[in-house]
Amino acid sequence: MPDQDLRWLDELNPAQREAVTHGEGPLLIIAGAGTGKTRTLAYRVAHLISRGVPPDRILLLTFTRRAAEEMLSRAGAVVGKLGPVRERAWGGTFHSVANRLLRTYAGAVGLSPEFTVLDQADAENLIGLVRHDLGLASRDKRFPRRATCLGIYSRVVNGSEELPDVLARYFPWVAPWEEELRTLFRRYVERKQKLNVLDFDDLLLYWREMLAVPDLARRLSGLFDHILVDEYQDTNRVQAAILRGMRTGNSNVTAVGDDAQSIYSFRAATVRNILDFPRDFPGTRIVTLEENYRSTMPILATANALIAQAHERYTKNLWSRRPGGAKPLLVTCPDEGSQDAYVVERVLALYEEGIPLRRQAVLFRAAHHSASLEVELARRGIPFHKYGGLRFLETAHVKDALAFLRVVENPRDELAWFRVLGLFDGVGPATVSRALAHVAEGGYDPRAIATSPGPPAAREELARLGRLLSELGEGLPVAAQVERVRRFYEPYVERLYDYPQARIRDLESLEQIASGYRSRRSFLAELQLDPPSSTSDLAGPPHKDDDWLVLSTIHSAKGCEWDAVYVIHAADGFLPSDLAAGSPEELEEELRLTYVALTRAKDHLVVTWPVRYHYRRRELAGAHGYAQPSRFFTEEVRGTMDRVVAEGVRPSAEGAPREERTGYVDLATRIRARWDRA
DNA sequence: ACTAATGTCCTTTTT
DNA sequence: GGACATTAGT
Repeated sequence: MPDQDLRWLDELNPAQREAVTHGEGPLLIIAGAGTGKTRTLAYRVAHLISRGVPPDRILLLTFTRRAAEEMLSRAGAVVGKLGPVRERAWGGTFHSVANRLLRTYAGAVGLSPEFTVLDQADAENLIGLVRHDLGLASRDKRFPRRATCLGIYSRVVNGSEELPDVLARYFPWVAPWEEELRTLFRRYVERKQKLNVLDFDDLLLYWREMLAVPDLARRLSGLFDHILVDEYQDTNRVQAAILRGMRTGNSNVTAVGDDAQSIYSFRAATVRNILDFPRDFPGTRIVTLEENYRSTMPILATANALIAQAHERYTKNLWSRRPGGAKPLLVTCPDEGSQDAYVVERVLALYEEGIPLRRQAVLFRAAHHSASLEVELARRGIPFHKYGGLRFLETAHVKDALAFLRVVENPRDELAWFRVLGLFDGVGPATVSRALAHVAEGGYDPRAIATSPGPPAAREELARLGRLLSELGEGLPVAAQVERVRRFYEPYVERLYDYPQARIRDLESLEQIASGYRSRRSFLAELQLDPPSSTSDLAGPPHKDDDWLVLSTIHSAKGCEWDAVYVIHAADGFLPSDLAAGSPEELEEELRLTYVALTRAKDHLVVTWPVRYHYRRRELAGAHGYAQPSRFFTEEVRGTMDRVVAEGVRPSAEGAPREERTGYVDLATRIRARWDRA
């Protein structure tokens, strides 16, 4: 062993060292929150490389691409081969690795390598089209909406379950439609194949199916000497099957996870994967990391007290050598406005003490929970970046722009044609159908659109579109292609939207992003698979002086840590979400979600809840109700916290909500609302 | 053939 | 306040 290797090992505790230096064979690392999991994985990669494993024979599967990049660059820094490790090792999500493998092996499984990837919105639209074609939309009894249809489909696929079981268990109100759904799903699959598109679930499914072919399984499995999987508690059964299939040659697989942090069962993730790992991979060595390096002891005391309520639990309590620090605060706020004010004041106070904004984060259950706080931050001129919720790529104008590239890349992509042609006046579903048939007759040459039949008003536009698509097909750099699209599309943005300037700026950002990609194909696919998750990802390399407060859903905060964490809306109905309070299992997951939120904090933890909140639903607008604190903050948990009551905010005449000014409106509305509901 | 207006139901987390 | 179907209008 080289001397260097010994030196890094000194930086690890005994359990971490055992995991890092584990040799051949399966390894399961149970890593509690903040126990140095990232470091352990990164060092293990470094260790493998120092032992002579070529970087390109290591596969690191993570939850986000950013996580993979971070670990690989840390590994590179340790072994002093920064470039080679990051560029040569395979790293990314299951979905992005599937994409890469499928492009290469498409031929072997009868898939055409120029397939395009559908994101969730695309997939919903497509299943909606099929739903409509089957005449399921107009029935006296309401057929589930397209998002629900896709949800059911996805659950069946990812959970490897049977349709009747899925319906009975998760969608009981839809059970009468079983036969129609089965038909819908069959037609949806056929349609995807005809359009040469894969949805997210297909990426995993095709990968798994490839592994079911012995010869292919040997070839794929033979690509890697070691496979490491992070966040294993949040993988689903298809992913577990893939992992098994990828280890036919040897059993050098490392899985890392923490069942107390499993928060993706809505995506068919199952803790069974981590529990069954030793059975799936006989001879597994299990290493448990329990020493927390992140949080102060008072914060861990609160987190431990909270997770103690979990009925099923395998990991132990965390402990820390960081005894100092104040108890976490549980803050009762009169209403949402005072919650905003309280958080902003605390953030600024810590900022004054020297904690930059970016080392502080506000966490919440649902993306819209931060709406009023965002307004307050904007009003005060405090910069922030929000993670989770509606993303850049999901905005209509960006999807439109990408659709131009998609039709060139994959002229069978009906959804993309629909977006592009739908921009023209007088063009609807009927015209798109005919245009598509016309393009198909021309051997799927996208340029054929120029001569497609269409309403007279759109003739000239179709010809111009034909010229644009022809240019795009000429092998220009991707950024230049985006630029051509932007020039073509800008007039439509101005016509279609009220404030076109911001949207046009987004298109310029898109151009910027495109410059980082070698081909249109990789640009399109990777953008779908690893979308920029916040505005900061778009602005290019951040300036040194830039500082902003982080706003994030708890789900998107997974794996992150901050000096100060504020968990807002810790009221029943928000956390746990009342939509997830239906079954004990769902409730338990909400508890773990809360645990994840608390364990993100290093030095300061503040939990707030507003007593009074305003109804947002129209028929009740103006009325208010009273919240209860989150049921997870029991007496035992509160005992570990300092309790604070925040001051109310006197509403200024201008900024005050309507009902504050008019006093008794809420009562009248309530009385009306009672009858509205009947 | 397509669009605009109207009515009804649901409202989470993400690759 | 959005999604989605239906109906009336261009």
